[in-house]
Amino acid sequence: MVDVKSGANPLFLTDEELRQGIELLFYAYRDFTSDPDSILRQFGFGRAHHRTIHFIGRNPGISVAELLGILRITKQSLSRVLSQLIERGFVIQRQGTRDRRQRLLHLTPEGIELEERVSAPQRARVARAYREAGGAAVEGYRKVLLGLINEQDRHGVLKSIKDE
Amino acid sequence: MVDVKSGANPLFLTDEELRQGIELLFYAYRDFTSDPDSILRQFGFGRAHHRTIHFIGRNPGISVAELLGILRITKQSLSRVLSQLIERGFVIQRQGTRDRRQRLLHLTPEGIELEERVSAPQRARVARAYREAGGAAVEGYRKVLLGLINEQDRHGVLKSIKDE
DNA sequence: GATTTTACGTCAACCATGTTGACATATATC
DNA sequence: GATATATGTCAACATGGTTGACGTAAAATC
Repeated sequence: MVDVKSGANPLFLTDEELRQGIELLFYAYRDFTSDPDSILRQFGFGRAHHRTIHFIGRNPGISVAELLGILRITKQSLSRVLSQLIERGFVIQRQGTRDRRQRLLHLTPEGIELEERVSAPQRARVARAYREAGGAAVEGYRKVLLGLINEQDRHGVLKSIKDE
Repeated sequence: MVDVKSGANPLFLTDEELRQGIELLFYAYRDFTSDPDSILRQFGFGRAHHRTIHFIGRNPGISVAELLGILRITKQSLSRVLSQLIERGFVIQRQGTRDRRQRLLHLTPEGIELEERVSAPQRARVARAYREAGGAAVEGYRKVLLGLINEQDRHGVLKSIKDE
């Protein structure tokens, strides 16, 4: 069905190998997303809240539109979790100075602390896997995952703090 | 916050690197899971149906309990999609011979065809990423993802057809 | 052989998180 | 001044998860 011997690299890819690559991603994502669940529940939050504070924390001052673009959800869906996070003091909005229609999002000190607590087991999982696999493997991990991402989004993943 | 210079491998892991590793997984999963959506919609199915036929296809004769263990969902949740897949002729159940309480799951020829159609863009995405990254990177990708998976599940990911 | 456990199914209520569509407001841009 | 953009909100609905209760058939145990 899938016959990929062509391409720049003479890599022989069987259907079995491709499906295994798919499954690895499924299992890793399954386990790594479940890590923060117990902590989130203590706050009455879910995974959507986690994703939101993660990306606000990584991109302080991100606009609502940019955040929607990363999460690939609608504003109505984001609104639910974002308004809760704002109401409970984990996120603040500041009116944009260059464009005052924008609501630029920031974590409060409490938001930063929450994000750190919630992501701690995830970071520990990644750290362990990285250490066990070694530097060369980590490089390959990054390279392949980056190649799996839609091309137009790749550059955005690599730069972390942006002021655009 | 995270200071990991210890361990067997002298890998210097910054918080930034760990968070980037987390984001790579998020983005890759986001894009790769969206590939089959348009085809699934033509059948009135969703991602849950896809996961179900994927794992039945990869493990012909899998029991309901085993499938639940892989998907990490409840039988009530599986029941919804599984009964639809059975009713519409993509999956069949056979009573177990060794244990006649079991319902062993198989894809029908139609189910196999559906799974192939639905997974085609995903396999193409993985094949392209693998080819572009090269064999050494693919090895690292596998190694790190395997390390991210809960230890007790790792061996199950590697063996594909099981007769247990 | 009777009892208990296991594998599976089903009903019902509910929850988290996504969607579409319509409409409102403030601000920027033409 | 007219139009476009960034954001917010209301409402209805879809998908796919949960818990809890209960039923049946078959296996396992006493």
